[in-house]
Amino acid sequence: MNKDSEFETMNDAAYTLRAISNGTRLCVISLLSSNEELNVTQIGDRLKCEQSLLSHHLTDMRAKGILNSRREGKNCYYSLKNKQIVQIIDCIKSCNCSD
Amino acid sequence: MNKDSEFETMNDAAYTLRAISNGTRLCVISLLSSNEELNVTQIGDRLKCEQSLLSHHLTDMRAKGILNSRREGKNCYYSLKNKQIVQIIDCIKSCNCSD
DNA sequence: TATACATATGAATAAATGTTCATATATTTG
DNA sequence: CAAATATATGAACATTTATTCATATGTATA
Repeated sequence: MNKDSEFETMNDAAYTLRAISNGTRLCVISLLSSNEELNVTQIGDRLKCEQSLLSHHLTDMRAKGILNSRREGKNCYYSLKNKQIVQIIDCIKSCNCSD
Repeated sequence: MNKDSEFETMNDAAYTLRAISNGTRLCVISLLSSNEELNVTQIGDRLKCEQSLLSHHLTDMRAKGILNSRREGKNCYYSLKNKQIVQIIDCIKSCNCSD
């Protein structure tokens, strides 16, 4: 791999990282790692996150390939597209970088 | 752990993630994972990154606990504070979230 | 001590991200 | 079909992050 494609690889990785580098978003991922799927109201209740704000987060994470969504009647259920993503959280916690 | 401290934990993790969620910064981490330490000029040469911009990135990553630095004469050598951080890159790549 | 080299800093600006609010859309039910 | 519930959207604004440029600081050496 030459330097430019290395940079592109890292840029892609950074793009995905930015899509999850937010406290609320990490909480969503954590919730969805222990619940196969949850609807927006369920997530909002557990995270005490305002409806519109949460919807923006979910929509964006979906657009960026982090989440799947499925509508069932009035509700929209979100799930992790790739469960491995939750490892990032453990990884960054074990790094303890800001201590 | 209650919900608020869970959120704080995730917020801390997000803070560290934001500090590395940039193509150039991930390249720096990658470089420093295969080189115990490198000075600013060495990093700049390899990443084709402008001096001042790179210095800002390095200074900020240092301030946020990602990097160590050590001055030796005219040069300033940077190294990873915690080598585990490089695992984040493999992790996010293997998630392949944006595919 | 003057010059060159390596790195850092600060201010200005640009670009991306987060938040709020009002309102729209989709679905169910009376 | 009207009302209620769940979710999404868009615009406006605020905040954060990235970038550039000029210049400052620290160190070595002629």
